[in-house]
Amino acid sequence: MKLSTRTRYGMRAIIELAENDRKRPLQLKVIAQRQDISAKYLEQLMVVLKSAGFVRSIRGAKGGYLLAKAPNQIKLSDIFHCLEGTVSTVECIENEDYCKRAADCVARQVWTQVQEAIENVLQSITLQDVVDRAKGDKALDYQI
Amino acid sequence: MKLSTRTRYGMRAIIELAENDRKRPLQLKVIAQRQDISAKYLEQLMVVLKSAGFVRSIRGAKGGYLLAKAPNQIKLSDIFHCLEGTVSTVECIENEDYCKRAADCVARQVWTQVQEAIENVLQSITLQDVVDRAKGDKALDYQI
DNA sequence: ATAATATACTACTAATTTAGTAGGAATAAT
DNA sequence: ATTATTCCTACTAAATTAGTAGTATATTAT
Repeated sequence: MKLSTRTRYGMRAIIELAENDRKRPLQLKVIAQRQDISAKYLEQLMVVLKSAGFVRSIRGAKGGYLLAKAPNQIKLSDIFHCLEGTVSTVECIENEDYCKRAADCVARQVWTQVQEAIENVLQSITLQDVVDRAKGDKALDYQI
Repeated sequence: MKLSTRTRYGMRAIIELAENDRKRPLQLKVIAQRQDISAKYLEQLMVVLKSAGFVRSIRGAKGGYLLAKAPNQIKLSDIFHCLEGTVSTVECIENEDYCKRAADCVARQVWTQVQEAIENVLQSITLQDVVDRAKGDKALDYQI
C-alpha cells in the first residue's frame, strides 16, 4: 500500500512552500533541488496543486510559487485527496454499484474502517502543524 | 491509495474460509466462483496465504483449502502484511537509509502516523470478528 | 489400475499505472 | 532584447499488477 511519488513529492513540495515566507515566491527549481525531485515532473504536480487552489504562481523572472491560503487553513487530507487520484482504498466504498455484493460485504466494511482511520489522521493535521513540528525539531537540534 | 486486487481478493478468499466449516475443505473453484475471481489468479494468492501459514490445503479429489488456525487467532493485519507486498506507505519508514533526509523529515512523520492508524485498525480485528459481523448482518436481514 | 478431481509449480503475457522527459509558448523583470 | 520563470501538450519508459497457460503431482472413487 505504497503512496505514489505523486503524493509524496507533492506533499513535500507544499510543505516547502508552507515553510517559506509567504511574500516571496519560491521557484520550482529550488523546491525540486531541495527535495531531490525531477523539476519537470514536479511541474506537473504543481499544476494540480494550483488548480485545486492550494498554491498560486507568479510567472516570469523572479516568479515562483506561493501558498494560496494560510497554512492553518489547509488540512493534509485536502492535499492528499487532490494528489492521490483515488481517495478510497477500494472502489466499492464510494461507488456501491461497482460490486453487487457491496451492500453486505464484510470486507468492504473493514476497508471502510481503514479508510476512515486514514482520513482522521490527515484531517487532524494542518500545514501549520507540520511547519511547527519542523521548527520544533530544529530547535531540538540546537539544544544538543 | 488503492489496495491491490491481490489484497482485496486474498482477504475475501480467506474470509470465505473463515466462514466455512473447518472440517471440510473448500475448493478454490468454489471460492473463485462465489467471489468472482479468476481461479488461476486466486491460486497464486492461496500459495502466499498457505506459505504464511494462514491456510492449509488438501490435494486431490475432495480436496481444497482450510483455515490453518482458529479464526480468532488470525488478525487482519497479519493477512494484510502477507498479501500487500509493501506494508509501509513510504519506503523510508522501514528503511531510514532510503533517504538522507529521513531523520528530520516531517512528511515522513505524517506518513508514519497514517501507517500506524491503519495498523491499529487491522490489528484490532480478527477473522472471527469478521465472521461474527457477517452473521450479524444476515440475522438482521431475516428480521426485515 | 484407471479415471476424475484437486492443488502445486513455473513461466509467460497483457494491461494499466506511474514516473519521467522533451520542447516550445507565454509572461514578467531587468 | 535578454533572461528567467511558469504553462501547456505530448510522448516515452519503466514498473507493477493482473491474468493466462500448461504441466506435474496427489488423492479419491470405481
